[in-house]
Amino acid sequence: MNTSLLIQNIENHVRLDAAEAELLLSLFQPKVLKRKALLLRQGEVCRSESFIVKGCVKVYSLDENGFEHILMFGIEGWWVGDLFSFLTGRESRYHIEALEDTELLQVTKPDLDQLYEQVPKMERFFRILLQNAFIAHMERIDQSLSLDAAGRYEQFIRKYPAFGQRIPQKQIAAYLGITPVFLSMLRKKMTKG
Amino acid sequence: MNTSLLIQNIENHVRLDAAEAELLLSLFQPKVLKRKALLLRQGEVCRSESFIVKGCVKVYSLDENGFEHILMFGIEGWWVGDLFSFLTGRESRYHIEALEDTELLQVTKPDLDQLYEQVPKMERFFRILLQNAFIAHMERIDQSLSLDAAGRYEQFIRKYPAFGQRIPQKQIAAYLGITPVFLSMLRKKMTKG
DNA sequence: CTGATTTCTTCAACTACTTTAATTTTTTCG
DNA sequence: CGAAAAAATTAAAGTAGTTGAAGAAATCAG
Repeated sequence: MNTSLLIQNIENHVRLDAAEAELLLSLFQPKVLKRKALLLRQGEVCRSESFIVKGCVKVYSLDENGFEHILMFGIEGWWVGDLFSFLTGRESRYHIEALEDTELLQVTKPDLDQLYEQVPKMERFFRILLQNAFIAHMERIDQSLSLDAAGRYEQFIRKYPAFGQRIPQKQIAAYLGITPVFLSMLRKKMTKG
Repeated sequence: MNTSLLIQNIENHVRLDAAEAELLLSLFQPKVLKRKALLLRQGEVCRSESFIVKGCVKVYSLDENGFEHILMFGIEGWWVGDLFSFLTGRESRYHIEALEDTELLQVTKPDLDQLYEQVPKMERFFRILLQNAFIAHMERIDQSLSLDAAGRYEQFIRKYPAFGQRIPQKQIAAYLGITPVFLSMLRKKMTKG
């Protein structure tokens, strides 16, 4: 598995020497998921945080009518997991599923704690990760209050152009909080206008 | 100003001895806000995190049409601020305004950093605070995707019963993402049903 | 490659929510 | 307290988004 993407990703925020990088990689386990396989199930505890080396996943909840509501997508170079469940050890409310065949590098909580001990600057890295997730969620709440469906779709495409190509519209609709039918209508209007 | 509420709040998560409590209080500055006064303005950097001793505030954005979208409320015993701006030193996207005459205890970033040095377990406390905020936001996104306006209102009242009594309906509507007119209709239906 | 499955599109009828505007009720603050 | 301002209610007309159903297009798995 291509581990250099993980190192690169971390080095966007903190610098690692060769020994640190080696130790770090020794604490991450590769994992492969077939399309449609589950990485996490509602009610389980999320034992690892996963770095996506290749592929694509969705984090979602299921309501009582069986409808999916997508909280986030992840592709190469993103981190995925239920941070809440991972940090507190409590049951997750969410499912995580591969949308494509996916390769991950996973770190468990004990191994991450060991990493913090031996490479303290990694605390900084994960703090930044948490901050960024927090900010992204705050923006999303703001947008869900400020924008109509067309505006939210436009922002989504602008912010994540790669996703538009790659993720089925049905899933994008479940992220935006609208029906696939309505998204199809919006897209038609946009190409016309 | 009543500082014991702050100590109590912190002791819900970490235990402080007398000396630590004293040091801690020495780093917090009291601040009083008249109703309608601003604690933070969009475009400013959020220099302090504030603990609410008494009163009530709202955190909101203004869209291009001048409509308010409320991201959170805070009352006695809550922390308020723009954590993103506070942590990164970048401009805030939000306004914070007092809904009632309000008393705060504020800590600046340098003073908080000093506190971390001298009372390391305070890092734990603020990490828990960040985690809780993160979880709350995640749940809110999930609800905005899963529930209609009636469901969101019901959940809001269940989760924050105190707010229902205290905060004008207009503001609650701006939090739920609906118009005050529609909220009024929902309430009428609920008392009937 | 092929049949089976999933996804996308289109349409028409429907519902949740908004807008505007007028009236009443509550709150504010001098 | 009392005048003025802000908030809440009601009703009617309008719009954004849903639902269900059916066919076309794309994708998947053997």
